[in-house]
Amino acid sequence: MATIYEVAALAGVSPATVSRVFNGLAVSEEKQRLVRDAAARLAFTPNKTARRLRKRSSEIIALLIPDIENPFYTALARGVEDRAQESGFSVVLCNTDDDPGKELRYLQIAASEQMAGVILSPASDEVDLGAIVSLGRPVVAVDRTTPYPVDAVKIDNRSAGIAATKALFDAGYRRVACIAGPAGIEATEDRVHGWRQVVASRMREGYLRHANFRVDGGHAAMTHLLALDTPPDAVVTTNNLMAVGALQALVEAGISPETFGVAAVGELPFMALAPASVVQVRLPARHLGTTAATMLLERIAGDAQPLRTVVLRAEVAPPASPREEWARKESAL
Amino acid sequence: MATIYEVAALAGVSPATVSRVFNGLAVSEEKQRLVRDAAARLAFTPNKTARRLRKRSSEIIALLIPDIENPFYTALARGVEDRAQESGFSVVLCNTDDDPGKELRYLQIAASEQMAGVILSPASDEVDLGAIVSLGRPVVAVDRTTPYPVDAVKIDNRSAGIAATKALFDAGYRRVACIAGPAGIEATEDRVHGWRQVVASRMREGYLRHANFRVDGGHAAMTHLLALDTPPDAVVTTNNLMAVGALQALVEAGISPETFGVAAVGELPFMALAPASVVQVRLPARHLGTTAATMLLERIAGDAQPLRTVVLRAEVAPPASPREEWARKESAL
DNA sequence: GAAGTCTAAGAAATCGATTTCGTCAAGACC
DNA sequence: GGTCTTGACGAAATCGATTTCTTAGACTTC
Repeated sequence: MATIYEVAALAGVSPATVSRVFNGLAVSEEKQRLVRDAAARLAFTPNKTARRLRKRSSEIIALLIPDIENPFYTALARGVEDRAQESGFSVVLCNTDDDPGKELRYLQIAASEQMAGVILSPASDEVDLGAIVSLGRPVVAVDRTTPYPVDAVKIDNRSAGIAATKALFDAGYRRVACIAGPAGIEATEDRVHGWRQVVASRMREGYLRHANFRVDGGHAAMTHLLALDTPPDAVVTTNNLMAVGALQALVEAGISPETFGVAAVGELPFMALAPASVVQVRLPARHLGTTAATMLLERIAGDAQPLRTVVLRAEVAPPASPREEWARKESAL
Repeated sequence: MATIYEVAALAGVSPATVSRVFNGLAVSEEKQRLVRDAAARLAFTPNKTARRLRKRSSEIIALLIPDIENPFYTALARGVEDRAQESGFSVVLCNTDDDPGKELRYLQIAASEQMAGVILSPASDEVDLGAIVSLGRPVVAVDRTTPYPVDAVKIDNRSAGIAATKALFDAGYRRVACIAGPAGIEATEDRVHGWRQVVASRMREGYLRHANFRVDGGHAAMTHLLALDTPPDAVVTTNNLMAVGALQALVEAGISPETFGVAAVGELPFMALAPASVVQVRLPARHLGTTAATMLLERIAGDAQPLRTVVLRAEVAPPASPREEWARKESAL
């Protein structure tokens, strides 16, 4: 790896001039040519570490998500990445596993690596963003919120919960249960509120279950619900993976998803394989990512407007036939 | 962010001593205490950028994968991350989209960010690893291989292809087609060889289709196959997502997956939703990741043994009932 | 033509760690 | 007691860019 000094020596100019050429500062045509020739001959690439040490910032943004194996978050990551690429930024994907310890460790790394900013979906309300924020690094919360004063992009979760539940009532189901994520996460609580609002007086004791956001959690919760004296005849899950688990449990219990209503807030992964009767409330995952990235990049560029919270509306989708489903996905590419 | 100098001043020692304390070098008990107290009081965190500039290397490894939305690769990423964490390394996930341009860009970033090493699944045989390799950075190829002299972890692809095809023959299907990934990628070619070997003389012209590794590719290929004068009665796909696409096409054509044989090299994502009759050859994705990470970390630590290629055997799985399927996943956690 | 204004470009400081080199004192050895 | 090790630790160099100063010309302006 050639350095700026070697280039300078070969070009017969000072290192400062080489730096200026590569940063687009005023340098005469003549010397620019000399420098570029020398750089090309030496296959010079500026050392980003040195640059970062001096500038005290890099062109890297950290993205902290709770579960890299959940398609919702990979789609979100996609969105962030696309937007970042456009501006010449790289994205470092960090998987927190919803573990506050891992989350904290990644936040420290982001700080000590002088990353330009952070986009995160907090593992809990207790995230300590103090260090990052006081360092002046911009932070954007996505999908979930935090008590810290940072920009946020979220989904209209209550409406999403209402929409999912209503769809089941409209289809004639009456004993509609709810499988929610862990208590204490605002996004899932809001969806539960939506469910509760629709279900209201009709709600039966014990029809609400908390699970762990993953397939096994949805499976266990559904199994419990089916074992009740008066089991529900339909269920709403507050995320995509728990719906998969619930469907598994139904299949195992010999219950056809056509007779038992299932609605999910979120899009079932690889939908083509799912029973067409499942109600899905589509969440704009990718869009969430691009929006968050756009906001973060604006802050990085120095935008100082007051804090913003953008709320994206979920699109209520009727059960689609695979054919339509496929066509929709195609056009989205 | 406090610096080593401020800590030194507060502790009444030289910056060198502070550095020594944090790197476990010989320092008297007395001064160690002074330094640690001062550091704690200032909430000192060493600046990794400065450290990296001096040491000319970091504790970060780059992982380049072709498709972050494919569960096979996220599972692989998981494996890499788990192993890296254990050794105090962080993983930067880079999504190449099978685009040589993006891949090259990420490789350059890895070099200029002085990352400790690279694990990649090359987008094509034309990857230019020259720069990284000549820099002395270790590289491990995973899932796919490259002509460069680097360590590799791959799957016994031909056997996997054979197993998938055989299972269909054993189930009584005779006109077994194959949907393969893009030509020129060794992993998929090998699986096709496996298919060809079993199918042999029985093979019909036109039963081999190349597609793009994604759901839409599998869908298009399957649609073409069904439109043939003598359509096949079963199909092998060389990856997981193309199988999903193929199943979509079957459903659309009104063909039940029970009557038309489907086998996939790879595990169908969120299997519980897939028809139980689909044959899957399980690929040890996560294991691939941990193995690659282990090899890379050994190289980073200075291991200079001759190049190694580890071949992992795929496990042939009979169509499983959802119940068994679920039990298996549970126990794997 | 003298004073004032720009501009290009080199010298040198700077970012914050690590590491080499020396120094000094304590203990080992003959 | 004098020489040799050995070990702790400070001074200063180093990593490779960016960013002040500075300075020397070129160009205005009255």
